[in-house]
Amino acid sequence: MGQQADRVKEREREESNIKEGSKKPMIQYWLMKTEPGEYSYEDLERDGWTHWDGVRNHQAQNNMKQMAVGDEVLIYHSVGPKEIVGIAQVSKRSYPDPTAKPGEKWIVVDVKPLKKLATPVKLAQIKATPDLLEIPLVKQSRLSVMPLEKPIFDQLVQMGGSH
DNA sequence: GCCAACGTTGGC
DNA sequence: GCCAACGTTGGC
Repeated sequence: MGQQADRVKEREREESNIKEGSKKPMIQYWLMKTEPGEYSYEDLERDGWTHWDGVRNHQAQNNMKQMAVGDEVLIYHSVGPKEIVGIAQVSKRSYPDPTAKPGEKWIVVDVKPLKKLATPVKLAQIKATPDLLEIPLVKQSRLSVMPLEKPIFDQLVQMGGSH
């Protein structure tokens, strides 16, 4: 199901890059969920970087495959207070997940912390904002890695008190 | 290749 | 904490 749709999306992105007339691909924007008990944004700040392992859903994996170095990623804590807590940046494009069992084809990307949000953006806040009701976090609540359009990303960052 | 059974996630 | 939704696995 997903592969053809992914190819279409990829082509659309390439075309939009050409339209922008930039040689470098545009920065893409994403959101990734984590359970803070497993790995929190604070852990990422402490470590300096990490490989984002353990993603075991094909749609989420496809999204990670499309990430490029420099892409910006909102980090969302999915248990405890459900909220976006910080911004990370992709520091290495996809490569095999070191935690995968032999024969499995899962991949990871590396991310590093960019900025902690001054005020975490709660899921309830997002759901109370009409502009944000269509984002995958709300519409496709089980997806753990998802793309965000730049205006949405910017709006969320602004809600978090960072610029 | 279909579908029942099962496991996991998230809404309420 | 229950259950619906979704995804995966395995039997046929």
